[in-house]
Amino acid sequence: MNIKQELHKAIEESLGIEVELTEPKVSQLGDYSTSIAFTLAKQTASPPREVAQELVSRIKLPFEFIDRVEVGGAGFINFWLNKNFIYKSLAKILKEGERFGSSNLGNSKKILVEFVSANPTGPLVVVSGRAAAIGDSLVRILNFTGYQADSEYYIDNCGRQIKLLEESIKTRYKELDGEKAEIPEGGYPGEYIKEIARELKCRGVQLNAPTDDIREYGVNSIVKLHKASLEKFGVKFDNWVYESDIRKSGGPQKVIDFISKKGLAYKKDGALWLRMPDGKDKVLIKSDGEFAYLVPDIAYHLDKFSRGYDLLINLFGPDHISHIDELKAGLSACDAQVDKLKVIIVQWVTLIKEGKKIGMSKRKGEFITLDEVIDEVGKDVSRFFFLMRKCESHLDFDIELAKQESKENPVYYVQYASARISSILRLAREQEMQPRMGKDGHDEFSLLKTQEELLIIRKLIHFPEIVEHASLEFSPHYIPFYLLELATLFHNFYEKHRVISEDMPLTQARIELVKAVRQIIKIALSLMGISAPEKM
RNA sequence: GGGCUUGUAGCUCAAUUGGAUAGAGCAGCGGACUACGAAUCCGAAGAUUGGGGGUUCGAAUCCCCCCAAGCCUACCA
Repeated sequence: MNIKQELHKAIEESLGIEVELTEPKVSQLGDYSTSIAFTLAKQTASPPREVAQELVSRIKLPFEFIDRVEVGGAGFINFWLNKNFIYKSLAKILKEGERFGSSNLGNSKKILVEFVSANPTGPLVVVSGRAAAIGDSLVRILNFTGYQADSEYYIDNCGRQIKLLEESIKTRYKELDGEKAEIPEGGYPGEYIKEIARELKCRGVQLNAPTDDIREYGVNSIVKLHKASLEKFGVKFDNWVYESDIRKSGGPQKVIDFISKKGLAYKKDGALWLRMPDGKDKVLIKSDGEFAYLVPDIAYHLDKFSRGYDLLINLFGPDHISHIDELKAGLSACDAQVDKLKVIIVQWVTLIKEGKKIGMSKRKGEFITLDEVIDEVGKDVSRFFFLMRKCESHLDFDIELAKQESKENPVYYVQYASARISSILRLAREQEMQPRMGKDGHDEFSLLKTQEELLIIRKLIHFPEIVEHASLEFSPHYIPFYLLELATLFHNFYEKHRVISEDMPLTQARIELVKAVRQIIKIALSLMGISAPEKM
């Protein structure tokens, strides 16, 4: 249990009502705050400030960590952490090391996060990078907060776009043989297809080879590209699932049987339809006898559930928004627990080059790949950039600006703080100023009494709550914002005070303080999949 | 036409889910390196939260009506 939770419990126990606890925006207003008095004031029709005063007199505080309670503003109740407790916390933070901020919030619940899942028809583009950064960070955060989270990538290697891929490859192959050929309508003209055709030819695969051979080779080549890009981006997937395997398992047919038996499907125009709650019925089996995309997808999600996950999280692009309802309707027709499927929409990335928005069409061969972004702006910068935005906001990515700003980039601001601390610690080692703290250490920490130092420690104490919040909301973006605030406090402190000075006890206390800062920067960055360099 | 999402400082984005004076970073302006890294710091400026109404102690956040952008609206996946 973290401090916020303990305080929360103490307040609720002494008042016997539910209260919400928040962290005020300004640190002058205390460490925690509640607006419960307003709600009660309304019920009893009395002035909020009076209600707040009355509540304050009734709250039995855990005095080991709360120092001061005051009524502020129109009726807010503000709590301040006890100084002695602040020092004790610093010792605790140092002691917990890399585990600080982790928790058992998830209670070992199993979560599967599926993301990217790009069609194997071309290289990963920028949007996939955004999804990859968010999904990967989410998995890290969930695992850090006591869930058992796995990442999964679904490879859609069946269907029309794979036929088009095959035909596109064949076209390029024919060109190699000096024949004239044209990329089919809706096919893929990109350079990478030529490469695949060349490899096939080198391997002696003939054009009249079994169609599956060419398809499989094409898909595998592109999946290999995806894996390489993701690895370069620091993203690792636990599972790679192929649609063809889902089909082979017979899942889709079972879905059809089940839905038909329940009477939720009907035949019309030679096709089999699923009844939708809104009347906009969807095709399950096309009139040519093939499954529509929806069916194997339902089977795939049933497969996920069958693997024992308590929650499925899907990161979808906005082009899949309408698919959510179909999928959920299909799953509930199969008696699956739809409420255990959470879909997060990761909005588009609009690329801007030379002040103009550019399209992201794979068909026109006009797109910027994830690899290009990583090469041009770097892995850490682009990850930080993607993670700073909440998923549902449309993101403008100006590639020139990203390059230009890279020296002044927020990620460097944070990494610089960590490098600066490493540098200080290096110097301290050279001067042999190793800290010799007492058992608990907090006696010496009481030397840290400037405003800057206290603000830092208070910020550190809040870290577990930030992580928890990010975890509960499935929103990694709280982490980079916290980091920026922490780095600001550190740089601020650094400009005003010296860590290494003539005053040995103070020096030692401050060394421990900056160590704690570096440690938390490192943890937070690792939750984002970003490095914390000792030198830059 | 209908549905989903978005609209916050010149630009790119936050705002602990209905709370206090709406916060950062870039860009621009004015300052600070003769002690631990100036990739830094300090200061000033920049907002009618797209517009209008409503709900209430209290709204960027909830409801209604407009305006604008993106996506969906397939027997494609």
